[in-house]
Amino acid sequence: MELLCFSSDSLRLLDPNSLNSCKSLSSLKQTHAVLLKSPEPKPLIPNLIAAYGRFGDLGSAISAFGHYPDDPNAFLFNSLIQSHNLNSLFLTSIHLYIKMLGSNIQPNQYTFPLLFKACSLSSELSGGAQIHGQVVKLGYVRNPFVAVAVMDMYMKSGQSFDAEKVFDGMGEKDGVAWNAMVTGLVQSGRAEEALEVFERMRREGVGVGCVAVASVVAACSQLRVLHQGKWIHAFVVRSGFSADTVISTALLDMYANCGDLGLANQIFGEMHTKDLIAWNCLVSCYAQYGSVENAFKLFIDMQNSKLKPNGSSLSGILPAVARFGSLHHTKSCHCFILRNGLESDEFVITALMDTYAKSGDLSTAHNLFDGMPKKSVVAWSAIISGYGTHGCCNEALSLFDKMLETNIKPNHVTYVGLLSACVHSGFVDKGREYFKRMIYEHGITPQAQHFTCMVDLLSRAGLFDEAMDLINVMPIEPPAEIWGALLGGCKIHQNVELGDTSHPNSCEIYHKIEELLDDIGKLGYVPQIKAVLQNVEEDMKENALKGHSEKLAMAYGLLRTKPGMPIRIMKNLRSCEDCHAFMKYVSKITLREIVVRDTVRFHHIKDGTCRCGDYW
DNA sequence: ATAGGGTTAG
Repeated sequence: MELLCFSSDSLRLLDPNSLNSCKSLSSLKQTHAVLLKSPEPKPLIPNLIAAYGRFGDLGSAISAFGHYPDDPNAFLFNSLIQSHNLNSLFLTSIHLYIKMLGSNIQPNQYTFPLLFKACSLSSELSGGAQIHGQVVKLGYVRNPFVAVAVMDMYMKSGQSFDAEKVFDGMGEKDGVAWNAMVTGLVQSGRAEEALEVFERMRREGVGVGCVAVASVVAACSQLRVLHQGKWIHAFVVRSGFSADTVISTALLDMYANCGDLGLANQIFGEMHTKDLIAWNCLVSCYAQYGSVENAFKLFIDMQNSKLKPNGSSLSGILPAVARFGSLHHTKSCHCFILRNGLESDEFVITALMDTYAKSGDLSTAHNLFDGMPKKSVVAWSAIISGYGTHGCCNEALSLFDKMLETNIKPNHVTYVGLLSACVHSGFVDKGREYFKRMIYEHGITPQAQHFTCMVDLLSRAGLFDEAMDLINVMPIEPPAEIWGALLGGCKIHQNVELGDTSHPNSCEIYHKIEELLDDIGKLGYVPQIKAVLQNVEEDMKENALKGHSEKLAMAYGLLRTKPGMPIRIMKNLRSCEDCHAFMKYVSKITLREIVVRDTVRFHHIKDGTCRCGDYW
């Protein structure tokens, strides 16, 4: 009976599937034990090594590899490299390759795709190029698997033009090669060219796979070309891809990015399986383009449908929290992140940091930034713009220098942060200088936001001719905001609000305001009536000023918080001069630190002065 | 026997 069992096991083991299909590490170890008793275990050792790799047990993989010290071969090395790749130990994979060459074992066509993956995922770009050279010398570029792997490595490392050369040099291009090309172009930001390659594929009758279709939809999303996106949507329906979850998700993202949240929502509603990615995508669409309330609601609906938020869910919802601007909500998200072990996700921490800065807590933002092991250009841009909006232009500029020292290349977002920092502090010369550096040193074409910053900066400084000259040379249609910036520079304040008495504590609040006005009047505060529009009756002006929302909020804050606590106020319009002066006096007499967020920046007011230096 | 392409998020 015993013997019968044994012989049937060893028969089964002739098939590598018995190793590949093990469902758990313990069943793999059992199979391993059986394998060792079989008469010819050796041919299956590579499969065993790879299987250990899949379960993350590198120790067992290595010891299985060491079982045949006299006779290593390429297959054995390939499996060991693969198991290191599977565990993200890419540098070890590359070292194993060097060891392989040192043991005089010729790599084969299976070795190279593994190595290119290791190089691209570990950013060992020079190593990748070297191995590419060896591949050419050995003639393996003619193998389509190897060629696509080289191509993919160049695409993923931002060298899309080198990838293109490899693609053009391929004799026979199969579907995977074409699809990899389209996908790579989209990921390299060459969306127009991706759409051209897609057209060529259709003309030449290359089967367009679902992967490439998803990528061209993403290309339309990047380019925000609704018309072409709709055409490809029709193609999706015609080609029978409508039920594909990945393509549907790409379509919903495309419609959202093109500004059609209705169609995005419709696609989502029609999806058969709504996976976490689809939910995340919809949440982030609403967080960016829709109402903050809807984004929060969707985030809760997602959890009600039994899906557990992951890192992407958090980086999707955080922009909504940032728009909302409440420090309380930001802290809740932070707790959620810690409770769910998402604090090592680089994207999550970047989004959280940005949200802290936008909720007024710059020091927590900076601590998070300092703690990041890898600081991407997005992280740098976020902290720079954080310092800018908090009125610390010098810090923003010196962070930019540090960023360049660490060899991170700025992008157009970084420059929006820098230029707006200059705007908030009135650094006209610096602004002009950085605008030039953006174009000539970093080769970035200025976009609407950059022009708007410059016009804002110049007109606030009274340089209206220079501002108009800039508007006249703009190669793009001036956006509406640019005229706002120009007018804003004229210091025409139009933020009159009615005195609002709907609050249940309104009597108490107005009483507090009167009390404060009384106290600060003794210190020299005079209501700045010119801050009110001209068509208001003289005697009404002073009353109108009392009802400005930040004064109401200030009084409420004083009534409801403990002495000495900082008061944070958010405002949906720009602060007026009178309120600003009021805040400065109040900070002095109450010994409070006051942080006011208006539409464009933060005011940090303490002991009678504001960090903005009265320039905003 | 082992190897190549995918959607979202700052």
